[in-house]
Amino acid sequence: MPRKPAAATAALDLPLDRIIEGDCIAAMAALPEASVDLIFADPPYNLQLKGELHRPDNSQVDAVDAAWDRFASFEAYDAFTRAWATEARRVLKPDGAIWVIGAYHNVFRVGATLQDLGFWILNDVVWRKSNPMPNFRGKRFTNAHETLIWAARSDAGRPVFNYDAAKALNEGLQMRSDWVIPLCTGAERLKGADGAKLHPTQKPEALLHRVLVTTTKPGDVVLDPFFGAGTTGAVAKRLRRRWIGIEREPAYVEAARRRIEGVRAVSEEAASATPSKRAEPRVAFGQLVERGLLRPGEVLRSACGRKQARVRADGTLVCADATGSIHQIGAHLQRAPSCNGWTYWHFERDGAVVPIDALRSAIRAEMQV
Amino acid sequence: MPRKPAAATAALDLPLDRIIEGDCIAAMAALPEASVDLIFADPPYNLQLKGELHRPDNSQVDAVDAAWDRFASFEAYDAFTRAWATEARRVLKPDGAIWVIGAYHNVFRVGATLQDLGFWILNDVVWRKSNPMPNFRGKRFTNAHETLIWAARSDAGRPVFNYDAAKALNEGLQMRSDWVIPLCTGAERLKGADGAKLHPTQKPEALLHRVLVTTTKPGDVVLDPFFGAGTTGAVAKRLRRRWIGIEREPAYVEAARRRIEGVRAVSEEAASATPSKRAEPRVAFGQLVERGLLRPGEVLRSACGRKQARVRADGTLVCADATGSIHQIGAHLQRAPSCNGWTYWHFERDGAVVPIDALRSAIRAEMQV
DNA sequence: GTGAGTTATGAATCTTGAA
DNA sequence: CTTCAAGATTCATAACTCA
Repeated sequence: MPRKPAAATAALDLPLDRIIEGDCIAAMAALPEASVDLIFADPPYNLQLKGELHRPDNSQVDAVDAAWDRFASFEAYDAFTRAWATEARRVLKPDGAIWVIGAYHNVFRVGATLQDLGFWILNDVVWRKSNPMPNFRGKRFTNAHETLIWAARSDAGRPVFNYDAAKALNEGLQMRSDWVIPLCTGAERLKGADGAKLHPTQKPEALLHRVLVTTTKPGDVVLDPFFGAGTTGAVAKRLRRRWIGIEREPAYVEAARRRIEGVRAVSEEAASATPSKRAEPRVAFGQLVERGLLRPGEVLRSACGRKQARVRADGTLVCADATGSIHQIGAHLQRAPSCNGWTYWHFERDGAVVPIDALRSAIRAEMQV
Repeated sequence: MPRKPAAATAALDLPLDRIIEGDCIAAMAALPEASVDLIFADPPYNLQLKGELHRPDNSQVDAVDAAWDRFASFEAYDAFTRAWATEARRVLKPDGAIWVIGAYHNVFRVGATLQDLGFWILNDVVWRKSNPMPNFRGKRFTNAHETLIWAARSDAGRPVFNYDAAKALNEGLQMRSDWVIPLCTGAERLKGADGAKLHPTQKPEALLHRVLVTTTKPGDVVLDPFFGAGTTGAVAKRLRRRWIGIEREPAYVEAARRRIEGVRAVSEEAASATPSKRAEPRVAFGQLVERGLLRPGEVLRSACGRKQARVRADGTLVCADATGSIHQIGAHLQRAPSCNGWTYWHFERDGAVVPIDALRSAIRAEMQV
């Protein structure tokens, strides 16, 4: 891993767990390259609203009309996107990744720009709002979702994905690309002195929770170049990730700072993701033989019992016409391109047929102690 | 409606309810401009698959590897998209609309191109697959959705949207932008002579059903430039829409033709949309007075009873400080920008409080006879 | 305190026809 | 073209009022 030292040095210069007040492009340009693990970006959507909208009860909809959401043209918006995404890519570590959230107004342009810059899209994830605002005039479908793009810095990168944690969050089923999460309302929604919402587009913490639990590790550096009300920082602190926020509006900076001060981090144990199987210590099949858990010469069988091979002292298997690893021989006998030998092969003890993976688990349990 | 005659003339030249075998760009170029009501496009996704993928049981995933899905670069894909979408826009009527379906590999580029060409996005709709293929490698979230873009030919267009039909399809609630529909499997999936699926990306009829019921009227012309297995034609025929398919592969053309021959159209009544309130004949408030359903001088009240006004012989209302239509006086008394007087005002008969809209309904019922 | 009823509100590209 | 006016249109949730 030739990158470790560089990253470690860079980390010294990082303004961790702080909000940088200023323009995100300039602020990112001042950060060292290859220093950040994950970026979460919630850029302006460029909504292009015309006129006012009233509900059927004649109350007025409080729309997004901030200056920061207005762009002169698609070209201007694209140029802005290219500029910030280029800097974002520069500060990402090689195995880093980015999340960008958007709606149909902007997300297609953002996605295409990310691809053009060399980002490699891993998933688009749909945030399905359980309580969206209806379409009051009945002219379209209720706009009930927003889209997140999850992309690696490049197609060569290997970004963090806590598969088992994601599965656990989804009650034991693989997590899908559509997430049902309510809007940010009630006590979670930051209010100004006048009691009105402080920020027009504050994101729910549940969304960031899912992003950070599934695609970062504790201690990872998470950068949010459009920090706004600071949801990314609040959730990162709670989950024991390091964070950097960039925000232009002093009012948002101040509110986010106070908000994050009030957040307490969970315990280290709670912050650690469900351990991934891949991250568990490797065990060589030969260790089972070395430790006497399997005898050289012992016969292993497939689950159905139709295929068999014999264990050799060096931890290889031998069958009628080949010799090799548990994986190779399993694949060979099935005429399959590959095979997980740990789950394919079984042995017999006291009349019961047991997968050899049970022995690997036993060794790992010992290693934990 | 100055466009009617032109469209009617053009329709004479249209190859309706037929499949054109050939390249979609050339074929669309041969169609008259402003002649089509709706386009449904399922272009190649440019999947960029590398190598083979196997399930945990070692069976091979039958991936999309057709030549028509391969492009040399994003630039080549964009040029292709621009070419077909430009022709598509030309053949659309001014109030026409387009649906395009895609996945994260291509949909961002397609959406941005549509916007660049002047299409006006109305919604992005998420097709949530109830039975997606899992992610076998456990490296990403299960890719459980595809995205459809619904766009008007321009921001000045007024595309068909059968709001009430959509609401009815969704059990009386506004239809949202996320649709749960299963993959096309089982008997619906066309099979080749070898029993294998005929087309790698055949779309479910339920998807087209929803698209056509909500955004076309019976008799509308629906064009599908990437006809494939002909789902658009099959559903259009069933729902009594006219259709045009364009497809390059002779095998698909032949299969789609046979498939559509076997489809029977539903009855005219079944094909008609839930009637919209906007489409009902206009009734002037004055007619209620003329017919003696309300007496000049009679008092009307708001539902809560707090506001009131008096009916005049000419069909206007008068309150303490203003005179005007039922809508104007309702808005005035509420200090609201507008008001639907038909539902706001109530009168009393035999002790019951009745909205004046009940009288309008009675008149409309008479007009039917 | 409790429950029923009322009001407020959320990233919104949100009308149509006649004159 | 523009202007004017008719009139069609909302779901989930939280907070508040009041009996």
